[in-house]
Amino acid sequence: MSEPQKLHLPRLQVHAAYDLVWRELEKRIVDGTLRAGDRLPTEMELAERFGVNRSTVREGIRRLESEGLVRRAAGRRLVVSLPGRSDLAPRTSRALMLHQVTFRELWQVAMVMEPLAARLAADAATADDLAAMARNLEETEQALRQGRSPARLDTEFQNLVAQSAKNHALALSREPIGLLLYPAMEALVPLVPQAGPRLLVAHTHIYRAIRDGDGDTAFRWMEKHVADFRRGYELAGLPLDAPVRMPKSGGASEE
Amino acid sequence: MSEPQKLHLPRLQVHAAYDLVWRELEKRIVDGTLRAGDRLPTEMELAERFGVNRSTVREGIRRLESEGLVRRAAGRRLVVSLPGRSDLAPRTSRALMLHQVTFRELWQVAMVMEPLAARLAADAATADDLAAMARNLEETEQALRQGRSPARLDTEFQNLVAQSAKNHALALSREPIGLLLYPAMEALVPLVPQAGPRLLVAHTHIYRAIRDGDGDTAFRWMEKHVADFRRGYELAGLPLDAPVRMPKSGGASEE
DNA sequence: TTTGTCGGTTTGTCCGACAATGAGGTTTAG
DNA sequence: CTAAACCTCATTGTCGGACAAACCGACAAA
Repeated sequence: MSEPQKLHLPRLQVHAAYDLVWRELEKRIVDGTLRAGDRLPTEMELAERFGVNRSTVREGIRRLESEGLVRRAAGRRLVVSLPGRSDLAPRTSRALMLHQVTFRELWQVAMVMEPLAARLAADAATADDLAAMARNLEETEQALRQGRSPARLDTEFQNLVAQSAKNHALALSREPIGLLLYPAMEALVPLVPQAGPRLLVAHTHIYRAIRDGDGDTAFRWMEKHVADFRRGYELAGLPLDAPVRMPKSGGASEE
Repeated sequence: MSEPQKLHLPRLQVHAAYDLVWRELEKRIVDGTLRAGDRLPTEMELAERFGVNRSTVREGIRRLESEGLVRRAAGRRLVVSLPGRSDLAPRTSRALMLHQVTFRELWQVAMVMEPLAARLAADAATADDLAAMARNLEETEQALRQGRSPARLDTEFQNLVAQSAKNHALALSREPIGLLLYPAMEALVPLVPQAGPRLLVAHTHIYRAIRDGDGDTAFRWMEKHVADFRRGYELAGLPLDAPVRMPKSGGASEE
């Protein structure tokens, strides 16, 4: 008697009503039926339309909120929204942290992304972008003169470069990494005295290359800068392969 | 009488009780008090502990669900979980699509990320990784011989390389982009007959370089491969700067 | 060992009530 | 005429309670 053939059945997916509400609304938002800025129909309208209780609708809506597909602008009425970096980047950072991502892992990715950002910025930066970078340079110089940490300004400069690159995919991919690298910069700067002046030099070259539309130079200087960052981390005796910690809130976040 | 000084007060952030439930539970999960795999306390327990109604607890829990911080393993009881790629990557893809990301934007980032993945894979790939890649090569060869599209296999190969890189940050950053590039490959392959054989050649070289621990060669071949992808796209007369569309579900997703 | 049954617990859904909040319209005062 | 004050009503937030459905674990029977 041979063994009976194993019958592999997928687990039955029975969806709660609140999940069905969520999915239906999600679909309407994604397919454009409900557009960004539109008010979501009222809970009672949705309850009637879906043939469920208002509580069930509310539960479905709560799921949409966490996805950034609805949000409150002013007042209490929810409006449809498009999830963006502010929804996704902190979540991604947090997921990386929970999975114990290391400085080395983050740095490896930054080492290819930041130079790309610099190169793209050389082609795409607007006058406003350049002005913001110039301002950041001034502030960095001032912070250094006054013996203050340039860590926040460094992160801000990187963010400004990335914004100037005008590439959605890049912006979304790099921001979580930037968020997680900020505490590293903060930790390193007091331990490595030459870090501050070196970063100002690098920023200045990067800024000038971007201003002049010189993508190659911007790329090269950004590469040097990110490589320096790692060297500084090592010089500071900080652990490349230990899990990074989450930035304290308000630290490096944009917006 | 001079005008009274304008008093700029930030808008008061009054959080609904369900938001407070959500935040508190989120905090407990992030700080490790509630650990992955643990059952979430029952709704009634939480209601008692937080001093709110059970409905309010449920609404807070719904927010956690969308974040992947709780999920259902088997049965109805929720367990604590760590959000991973399967939570974040489709969301990120979708956000990019909603923001009308273009092939060019995606390709620019892939052009730096995929070669990085290949280089890292050359150091980090396990025997299982290599076996999976080898299997994919065989299947690709077969698909080409039978006149079938290798698009899915191409995406799978890229995914295998990225997994072999053993870098959390890279995995999370690149997957959304891979998801969105899959329809491009699918569209291109029937229009450019040499695309199939060329990708098999590239994959073979990449695979061998990774197997032999030759990071530079892996990097270079992956660069060529991704550059080829764009050339193919252009040859096919597909629009670099039009927004990409979402892959049909089941297409390119892992897991 | 496997299947069936039972009891208890938990989750899902519904209903209804009331308070708080915000938006829009109207009235009043300068 | 305009801005501020006031009012009304609709909507959201929260609560309590009820009941059905689903699940789990324990135990007995085959």
